[in-house]
Amino acid sequence: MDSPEQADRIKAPSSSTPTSSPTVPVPESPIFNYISNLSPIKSVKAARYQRFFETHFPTPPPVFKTPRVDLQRETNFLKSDKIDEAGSDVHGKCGNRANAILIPCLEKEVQSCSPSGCVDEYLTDPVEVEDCTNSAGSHVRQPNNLNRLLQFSYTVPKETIPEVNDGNSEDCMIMLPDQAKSMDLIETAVNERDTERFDGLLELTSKNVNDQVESNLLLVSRTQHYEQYVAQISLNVKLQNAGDQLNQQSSNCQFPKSFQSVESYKDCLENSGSAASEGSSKEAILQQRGTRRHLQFEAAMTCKSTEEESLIPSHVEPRGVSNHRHTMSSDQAIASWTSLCPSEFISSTQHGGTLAISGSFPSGTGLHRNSISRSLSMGSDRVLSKKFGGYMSSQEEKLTPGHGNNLANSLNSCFISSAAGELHARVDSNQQDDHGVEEISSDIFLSRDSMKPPCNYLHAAFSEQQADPSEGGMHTTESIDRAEELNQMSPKKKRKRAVLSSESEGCKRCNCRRSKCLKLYCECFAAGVYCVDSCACESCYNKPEYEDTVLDTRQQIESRNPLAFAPKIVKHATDSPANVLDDGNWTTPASARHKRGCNCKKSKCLKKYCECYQAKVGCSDACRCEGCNNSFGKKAGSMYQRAERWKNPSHCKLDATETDIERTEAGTVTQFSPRWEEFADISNLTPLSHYSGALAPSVSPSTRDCPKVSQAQLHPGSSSLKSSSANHLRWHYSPMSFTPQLIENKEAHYELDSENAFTEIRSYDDMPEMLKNTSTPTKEIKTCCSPNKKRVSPPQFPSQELMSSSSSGMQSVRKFVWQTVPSFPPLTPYSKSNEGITQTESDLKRNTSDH
DNA sequence: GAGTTTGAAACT
DNA sequence: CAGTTTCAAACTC
Repeated sequence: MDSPEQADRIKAPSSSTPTSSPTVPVPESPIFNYISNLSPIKSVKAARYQRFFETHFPTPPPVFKTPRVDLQRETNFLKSDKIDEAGSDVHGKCGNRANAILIPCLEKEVQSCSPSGCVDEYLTDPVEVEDCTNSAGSHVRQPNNLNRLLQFSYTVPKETIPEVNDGNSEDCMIMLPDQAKSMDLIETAVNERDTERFDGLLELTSKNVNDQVESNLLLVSRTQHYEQYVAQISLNVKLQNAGDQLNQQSSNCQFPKSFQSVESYKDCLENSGSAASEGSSKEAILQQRGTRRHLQFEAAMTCKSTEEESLIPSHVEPRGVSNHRHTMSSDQAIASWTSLCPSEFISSTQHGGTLAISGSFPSGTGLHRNSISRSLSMGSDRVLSKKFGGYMSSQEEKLTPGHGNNLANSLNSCFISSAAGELHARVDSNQQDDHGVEEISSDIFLSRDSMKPPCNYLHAAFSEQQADPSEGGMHTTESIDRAEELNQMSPKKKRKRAVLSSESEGCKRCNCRRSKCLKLYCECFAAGVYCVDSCACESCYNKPEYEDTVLDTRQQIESRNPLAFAPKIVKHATDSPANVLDDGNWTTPASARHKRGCNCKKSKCLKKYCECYQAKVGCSDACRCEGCNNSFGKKAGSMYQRAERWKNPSHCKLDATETDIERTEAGTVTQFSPRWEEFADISNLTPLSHYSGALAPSVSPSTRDCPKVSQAQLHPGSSSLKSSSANHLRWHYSPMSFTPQLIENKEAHYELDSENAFTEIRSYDDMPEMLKNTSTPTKEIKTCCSPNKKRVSPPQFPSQELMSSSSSGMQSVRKFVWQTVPSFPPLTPYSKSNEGITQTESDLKRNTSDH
């Protein structure tokens, strides 16, 4: 049943271009945008504005902690910008200065980045951590404040003590004049190449910042603690990096955040300034987020783009080394996306057309997946076009030039998989040829079982490409014929065909009749893809020609539920590795869970009516099913009971023996650790994206043999990325894998240690109190993941009560940070990986002996 | 292939 | 927020 509103929407696109939708008055002035952002109510217009940059990359799922943060961030930025304006020439003066510093810096990075080093270096970009946290939500402003802190430190006269208050009294950040001074001194030291002085100042400054952070920690909520903590890490890493670079006698110091931020902002202004005067600054502001990160990737991209102009020139460039390098770089970006808490996905062009991809990939939310690959394959210049945010039709997809679009396809696969909750960034030397595509394609198939929708037509596209590599994904005569044939089919025939094809290919086509494929009922729409010819839908509006309708509807739905398009199946980064069968096939990770859980009443979770069962994951506490008999894992006891188990390790072990092993329908032994479950339940932060069956091929045999191998070894960003030939990528600790909120309690620590990526944590006691408890992020998740107050919120542990913001942990914060940061980003991944392995092995031993 | 059942999504 | 309706997939016959 169509509301008039919807009818309007549906009418609109048929006669409108994406930019001329009648439903869009679009007062896109910066002021309007600013005002809109100030309002807690998200206006449609504001949302529409998002489209260009974010509509398709907005709100991340649980991983992503807090949905709908981007606007907030924009707001923050605008606010800070406002203040900046008071200081007059921040962008001019500082931008220029930073320009001189930063660009050479990038050049330097480019020069220094080896094909291997590049990837590692940028994969572990600390900025990601920061951005990650930045995206964490309206109540999490500390990182922004830190940004401002640094910016102000640099730009604001030291006599002033600017107070940045976002309106939340808890959120105020008072700048220390000392910091401004320090920054100036540091800069001087840099200019004079006075390493010693620089180091000293650096230390001082960072200490100041630490103090600042600590003092602010007293003011802010627990959630903010965590964010600050991450920001602190980010800052520290930056400072370290800055120091390192100076020590390497680089005349181009990668300065701390202030430089990057200011420069980024300036870049944004410059980039967008030529385009349109009105709204350009707004866009610049929007871009700023991405730009900052993109600075990291950009270098990597530029690394190989000395030969190429755009990121995705694979259709131009023959296969070969350069292509390979290309792939590495771009996939590296993907890898970073995979490892980030995907809250944003910004793409922009910079520096000679080099496509710089920045931001993390949101695993689907807000992004119509088809669009990305197209955007990427269109080349840099087009990325910023309106179409960037557009869906991609199946036809267009199939027509994506190239065969050499391996990369694009690779990206596709990554994205699409990601959309499904899996993110497979495969960097393999094989990828330079079609073999790479096949691998990726197979990755998709691996993930298909649990996430059918996203494979949708992508599957078909890949199949076609695989079937006829010489055509390289171009429309073959056959496929055209087939499309025509499909078009001429009666709905009934189509329906039948859809059923058959879904049966034979494992991918679904929708059969919608009344929803016009503009509701979540539609699998295609829900999966973020356009309907394809093989769909049997009627009155379908989920097509490229109705882009506006689709996007509007999508936004509408997202406004109701920001996570509506998020992957339903999530899996925590610290979950156990996927289970492996004897024959080497990988099963659904035992810890993968349905994000919101099922609500089955009659099917006992034994039929595909059950979303959990359908996704081949066990039911969790999030489920409210009755008489659950899910063969992939029954709903466990109450969270409280399991929390009790946590508190009593002996019970935990007992329980583990009872519940760890469950038999799947296929007779597969599925490891079911209560620990995993708990984590998944506590914070479904990470969509399945992180590793999954798809990474199996890149997991070393030894790893496979160790079901309880450390998470560090199996980190998605790492294993999926690294190929057998890319040892240097072995271990990648993503910020997400590091999420400290997973530490539940002291008793559990060592087991966690053995199974999760916390081997870098020296000792539990070194952790700040706030990190020992999970409630902070849990709370955050609760807020953000359940905009509808539906069952998205993970249960909270009783221990949350203990979470009173204790200042006793402050010292630990710094201690922890300083100890941990160095190992956080594997600047020397190989050695780090060795370390990780060693540690993991020892943990494994300990764990084994414990058992 | 028609009809029924089921549970998610949407609506009130 | 709970109850109801709508919807499309899953299932049955």
